Amino acid sequence: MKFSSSEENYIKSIYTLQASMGKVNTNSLAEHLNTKAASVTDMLKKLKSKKLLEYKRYHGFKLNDSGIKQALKIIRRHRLWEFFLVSKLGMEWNAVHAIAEELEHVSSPELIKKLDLYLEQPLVDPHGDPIPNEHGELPVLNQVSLVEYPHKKNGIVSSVSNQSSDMLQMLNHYGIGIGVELKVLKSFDFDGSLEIKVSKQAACTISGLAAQNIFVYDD
Amino acid sequence: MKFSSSEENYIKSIYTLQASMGKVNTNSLAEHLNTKAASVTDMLKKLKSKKLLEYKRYHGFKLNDSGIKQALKIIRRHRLWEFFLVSKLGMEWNAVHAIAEELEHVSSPELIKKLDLYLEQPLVDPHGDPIPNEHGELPVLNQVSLVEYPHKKNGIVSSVSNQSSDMLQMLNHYGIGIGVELKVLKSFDFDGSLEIKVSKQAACTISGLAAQNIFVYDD
DNA sequence: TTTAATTTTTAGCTTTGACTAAATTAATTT
DNA sequence: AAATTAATTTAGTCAAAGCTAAAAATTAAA
Repeated sequence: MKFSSSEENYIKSIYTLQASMGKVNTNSLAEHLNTKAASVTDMLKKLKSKKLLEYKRYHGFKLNDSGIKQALKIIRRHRLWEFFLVSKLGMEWNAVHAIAEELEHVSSPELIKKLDLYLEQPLVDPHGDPIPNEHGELPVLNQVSLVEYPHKKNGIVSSVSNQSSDMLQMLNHYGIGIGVELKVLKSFDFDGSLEIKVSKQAACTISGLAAQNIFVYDD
Repeated sequence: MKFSSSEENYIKSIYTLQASMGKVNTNSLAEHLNTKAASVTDMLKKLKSKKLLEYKRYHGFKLNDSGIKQALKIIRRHRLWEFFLVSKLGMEWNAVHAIAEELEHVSSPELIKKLDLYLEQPLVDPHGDPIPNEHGELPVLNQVSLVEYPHKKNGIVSSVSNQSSDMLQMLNHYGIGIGVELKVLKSFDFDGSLEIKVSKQAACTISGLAAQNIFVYDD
């Protein structure tokens, strides 16, 4: 079944919200999509009629299996394009989201299959988010926020949850990026800041806020 | 100025038609776009109000300089994507048009600039059609149909005007593709067929119809 | 040059997706 | 338990882009 760009954006947003909140409500979806609650209600009816949604009026909603499958397809397209834009075209990872937002709606299965092979079947996008495979399965990443990571243990940066350009700038300054090895040397309870060692560089200190947004997995 | 996908499709079609016919009329544009004359009239009004079109009702129309500039931007995007799909993803050149038709509407100047550099600034797309540069200038290709090409002179295949899969299949069989060297050995006035030699292969014969669709330039 | 045929435009209707304002249902307080 | 507040839905509009059918303008033919 084919979906309009608008429908796809709703599906994607619902997926994201229900991943963290279980069930989704009208207002939060409206906010997430930068639209109004009334518009959301309209679209919910349509998605329900297309059998993507469990929805009883006034009582929240969530994607059913079919909806989730579709969401993962869209997310797969989005993240593959992000990977392409960064790894092949050399764009900054904070600039690619908006463009991938458009590219993700180009729905040719053949295109996506070939793109995936061309990129050598990446598991994560440039922000470290997992890329669903062609069967809609997400690779399991056992990543932990730097804040919770044991001291003196080598970890690999797997993702960064804040994608602002301010964050990017700071990470660049510290030499931190997806795939980079680092370890925590010390933590300061006073303000949550951490002393860390990034690959072979001299030790440095990052704020608690920064640490919360950096995720690593075991080396 | 930003344009909708629909507006862009109209602009592109008008450009194509006016390139061969000077002025365009409502019915031929409707046919070209697979739509109805009434819809065309509506869009013409809109494009006129956006100052892309010279249009007096009942008397045909054509793009003005501003419209032509916009058309070339869209064509540039389309052909760069076609080049990408064939040269990087390894798709067949008869399959890429439909996909490029969607990709061409993703309008990020940064994306197109980077894509162009990544592809090493190609001059022609996989069908041999010239790619406008970033200033909207078309590279001049002095290509001639094989039918008119002098005998015994080495030529390089520059484009193929029929993009059907039947044509592709036949060309593959003869080892003919964009960039391939060949020469005409003999022509038969009876049916217009040509005996040709493709690179270092043994001589073979192609029909007049095939020859009309193959374009070459001097080696 | 009047009539006939063709082309183009207008008028009015449809769908998609969004919006505002009003009404309804649910949740919270008192 | 009634009243207030908050969330959600309905009703009615709007713009984009398409369509059909009818009207108008142009072109061709008699």
